[in-house]
Amino acid sequence: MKLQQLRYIWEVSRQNLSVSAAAQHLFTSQSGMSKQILALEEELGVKIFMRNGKHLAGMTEAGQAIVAMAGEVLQKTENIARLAAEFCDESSGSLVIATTHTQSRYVLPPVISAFIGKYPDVSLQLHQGTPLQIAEMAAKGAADFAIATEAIDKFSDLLMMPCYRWNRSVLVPRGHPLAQLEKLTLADVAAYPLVTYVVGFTGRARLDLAFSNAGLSPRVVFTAVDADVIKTYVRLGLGVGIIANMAYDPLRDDDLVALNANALFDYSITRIGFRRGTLLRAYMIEFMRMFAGHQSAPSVEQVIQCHNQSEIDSLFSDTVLPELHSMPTVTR
Amino acid sequence: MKLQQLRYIWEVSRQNLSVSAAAQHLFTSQSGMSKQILALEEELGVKIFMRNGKHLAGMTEAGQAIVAMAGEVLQKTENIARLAAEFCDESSGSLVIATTHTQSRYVLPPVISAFIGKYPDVSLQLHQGTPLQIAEMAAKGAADFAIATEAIDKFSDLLMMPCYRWNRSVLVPRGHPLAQLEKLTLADVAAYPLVTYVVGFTGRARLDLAFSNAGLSPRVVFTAVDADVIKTYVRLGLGVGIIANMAYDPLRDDDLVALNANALFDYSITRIGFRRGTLLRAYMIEFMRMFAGHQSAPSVEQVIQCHNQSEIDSLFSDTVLPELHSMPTVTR
DNA sequence: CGAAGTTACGGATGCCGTAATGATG
DNA sequence: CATCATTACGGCATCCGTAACTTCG
Repeated sequence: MKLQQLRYIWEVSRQNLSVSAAAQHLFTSQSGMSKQILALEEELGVKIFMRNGKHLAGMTEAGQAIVAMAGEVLQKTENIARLAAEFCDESSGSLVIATTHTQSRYVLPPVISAFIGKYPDVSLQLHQGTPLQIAEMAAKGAADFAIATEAIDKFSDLLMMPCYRWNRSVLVPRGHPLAQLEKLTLADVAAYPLVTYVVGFTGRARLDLAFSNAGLSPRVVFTAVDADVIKTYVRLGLGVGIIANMAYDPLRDDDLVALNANALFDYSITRIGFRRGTLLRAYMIEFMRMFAGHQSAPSVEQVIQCHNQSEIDSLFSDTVLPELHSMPTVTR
Repeated sequence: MKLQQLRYIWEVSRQNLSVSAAAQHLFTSQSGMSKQILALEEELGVKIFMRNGKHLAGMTEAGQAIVAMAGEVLQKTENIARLAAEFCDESSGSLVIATTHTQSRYVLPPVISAFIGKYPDVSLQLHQGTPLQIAEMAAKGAADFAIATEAIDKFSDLLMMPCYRWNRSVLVPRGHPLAQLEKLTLADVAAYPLVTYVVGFTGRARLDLAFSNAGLSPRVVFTAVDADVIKTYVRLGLGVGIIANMAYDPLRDDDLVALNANALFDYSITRIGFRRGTLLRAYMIEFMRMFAGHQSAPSVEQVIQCHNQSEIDSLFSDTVLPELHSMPTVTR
């Protein structure tokens, strides 16, 4: 049994049972992979893949179990490499963060700015995608961290630490009737066409829930993944915007009025997730600490010692997460 | 990074940092190992072993962490092989049990008899040793199970399931004054020279404790690891024997009288332990079930899903373990 | 001087990749 | 007929093991 063989079957199972695709991803030949896979099956005495003539048609029961364990082995070898890198030079390495537009545009800038100030030798990559893509990247090891508000709990391979809570603002052009109201209600808002986030993004689920609980079904005329786009359409008068508080920039958006809507919607919680079982390098832990920002709450050290999500959840059961209001400004 | 390299550093660290010894155990050459270890250190960019000129003089901090993780990797590859074997032929394989004389002579025979009746194709090995050796064998993967009453909790790598409790008999020749007493006390026993187990064996600790708690310090004239030997010396009149209840065979030992001493000593608990993280094959689980014999108690399935000892302990906190009395007889 | 680890070098195994083959939809 | 996995085969890297070397106790 060789590590490459495990890598091969792991990648094949990831690529929907395509040896060709797997070979491309691993920069090798189909032939070589095929041979090694056969050799492994021979050594173990068990077929891992079911074959229809010369096409892979599925995985045997044994194969599923073997591939799952192969994944763990590969993860641990990865951990060994990280461990070595950590002892070799603890301040250099790479950090891959997968996140949504909202985070990278409105929340991460000051964090990242501080991080690269502290770790100038860590090369930083920021990947954007849908919450589902993000979670998958982290779960598969393509990213070190997933940061998102939604859908991040779809992958049981991920451990997630709650970081902060936030709520929404109703965004209207100056002089809009809603801006004159003393107290905003859901019904007031629902009377106008809405412009907000795409389903599955940035707490959209909570937003829909609030309206439906109130028996309202507002007309959503436009959705985007991205508060900047939403603002643009609010400026065009297309409708009333509902965006995350931290996406409102008092300086740049002074032509718009942000009406605090904390009373109308439940808070959403943004979490940072990492793959269960991966070894986190020191600078990664420091990044979590910088991003979380809740000093008084359970420490990051406590979190990374947890082995399943419920332990983390119970750690935070009594914690009131810090709230993110308007857009933070970049320091230094 | 290759699995063999991990195997090499793992074995070297096991063999007290001797490459030569490790090479012998792995049936290869020192030269080859040395080279591979150097290559691994080169690849990882970290020295694993500290060297004094040309002698290995210790492990670096990084090395300790790396070797520990290498052990986990190797264990998981072992699990893959087991998994495959399980799907290939679930009723054949091997089962290595490390245990003490008391277990193999007085407790295991009926269990093993039943086991080989059910799994004739499983090759069975029984290793005997001191409780410490036993625990180490299981912890290092040289044995699948450790069965013992003492010292088995010295290794944190082992998970132990309590199986049964037992107590002691005072063994005297027919006609001995102690046999005439209506009610036996510790003081009565302590008045005679004692013949019993060696320290560290078969609940000897509890035995000493009972006497010292009573303020007694009996004269132990002879100790053995082995109730058969103890009986022999009792027959010689060397002293009064104290042995485990199940070591008394009413048929063969009818020249001796076993005085039940359950009231004098605390119960000891015999446990079966296996290495944390190892995959147990179906017949191994069945063996545990057969050995444990407590049907009503937490199931073996529950136990093997536990990841640390405290979980197991809390599973059994309310359980009254079955008691082993006199020597069981082999059926069929 | 003996024991132990590292370096040198020859041999063989094994892995990889191109090309050909067989099978599938 | 196009795609894909498997087989055939040649080249090359790697790994192993014997032997010489070096260093430490």
